[in-house]
Amino acid sequence: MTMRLYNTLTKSIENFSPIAPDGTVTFYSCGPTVYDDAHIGNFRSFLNADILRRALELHGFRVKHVMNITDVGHMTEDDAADGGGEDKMAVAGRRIAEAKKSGKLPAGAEIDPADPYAIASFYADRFLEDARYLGLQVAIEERTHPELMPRPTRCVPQMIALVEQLIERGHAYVAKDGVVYFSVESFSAYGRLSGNTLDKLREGEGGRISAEHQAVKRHPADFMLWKPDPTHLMRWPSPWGEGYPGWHLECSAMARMLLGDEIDLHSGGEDNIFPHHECEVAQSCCASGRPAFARMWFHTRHLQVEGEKMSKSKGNFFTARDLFAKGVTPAALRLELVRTHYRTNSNFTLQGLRDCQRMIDRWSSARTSLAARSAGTGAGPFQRALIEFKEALADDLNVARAIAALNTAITEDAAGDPVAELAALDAMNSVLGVFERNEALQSAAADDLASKVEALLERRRAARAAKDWAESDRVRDELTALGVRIKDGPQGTTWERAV
RNA sequence: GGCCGCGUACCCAAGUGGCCUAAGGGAACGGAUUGCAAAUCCGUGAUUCGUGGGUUCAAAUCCCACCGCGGCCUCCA
Repeated sequence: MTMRLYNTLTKSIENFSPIAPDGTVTFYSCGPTVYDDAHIGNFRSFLNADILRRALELHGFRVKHVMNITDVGHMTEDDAADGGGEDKMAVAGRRIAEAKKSGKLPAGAEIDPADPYAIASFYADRFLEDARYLGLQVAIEERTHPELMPRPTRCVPQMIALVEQLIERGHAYVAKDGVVYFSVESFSAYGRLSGNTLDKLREGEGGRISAEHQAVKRHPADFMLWKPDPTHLMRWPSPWGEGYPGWHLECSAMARMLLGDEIDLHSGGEDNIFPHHECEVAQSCCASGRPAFARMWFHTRHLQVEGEKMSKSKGNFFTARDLFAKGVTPAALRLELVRTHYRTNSNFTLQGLRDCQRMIDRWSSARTSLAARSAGTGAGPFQRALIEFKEALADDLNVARAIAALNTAITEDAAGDPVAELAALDAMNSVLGVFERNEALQSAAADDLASKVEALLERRRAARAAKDWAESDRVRDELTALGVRIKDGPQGTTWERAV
């Protein structure tokens, strides 16, 4: 079955086939910046890349997936485009220093707010932790293959080499202010990915560039490759003076270093299309002399929350950890973030999270009864569903249709060879990745709640044994007030935190 | 100003020219079950696809206009 995917570069759905004759897929994903915890919008993009990778594996490809962790301190302000503004790492440092003062620093965070490397590694570790809970395969592999999640601060020599090559080939120049810029006019395909061709770009429309820097450039759209700056928090020696690399440069250098000059797939959020990915294409193609860098570009649209743009000021801003702390299972969050087609805006809701939890619980109990079944031969509902499931994923990663196929199998009567049926269900889960992470995370607060709940449940058991229904109901109300939902079953009472 | 995407039931969401009097999930409602609930199981839901035109034998699907929402135009998933 051929995988078909939408390619931002050609604005059309194309058949996917890897460059390598052995079928190994090279896949680069733009990962997080680590000045702060990743939010659920970030994770929608990362998890969609993960679903793509797992879907390719289900279709028999071997995938070499690389995702960077950007740990260089880039700039915050409007004129950041040209290296001004404030270093984000410095902002993060201040935030940590303030948290330290007010005693709000997360447990175990003994970090020096003045050390940008310590800040970056603090947030990188937290990212990896969240990502592994959510089943981001590349983060799981990173434990044994750290090179799959490269850090720009460790790849500066490769970036310098790339800049040197671009200068040599006439695609970059050192301006009067000493900054190395990429010359967009030297690359005729500039603008092909985003549609922002040079004649259509309106200088300064985004309101983020300064006249002072524009003056020294050959073309207003020229972008920075290396900025000499002896005062920057993180800086490295280079032929152009001590300074730091441009933001687009990192991905080009690391993709080349780990995957080669031409790769099969490249993913990111929709906001990466311009300028980040456009600039990557320019750098990579001009450095390699090849017409293409990534064959296919995969972009995930943004996530909204309860119908609105997610923002801290609206109070609808969530990180993965925020939700885990509320008792949300990683499985439910994962499913909620990937169930909507990656090319439409998704609407994250708490109700949606509950819907997902219910679906996962139904699938889990279907798996339990399937595992207990012994009789039957031939194809049953799950084996049939797997065919539709794979077809749906091959159709530009139609996860919603794939989920519907699984749901249909759940409601059909059990039939078929139980071993093959179980294998089919597990194959579907190899993409959805929910069974192995369907438990709320442990924490001191959760343990405390658990002991309280157990004590109340014991009291309720005693009351029910004595047929003291008033007392039993009173205890149940108390449990509800604690945010706990109980389930009475033949095996006794179980409970979970209501989300 | 330019480029790009979206608008389907109370909510989430698939479907992009005939198999659509529109998949799947949730909520709600009815039934089974329960001390009563919750959970679970069974059943019920749009003659209609933002609005108005048009093309076609045939439109949620194509075209035009309008309304609404979102992304980018050098921080951003």
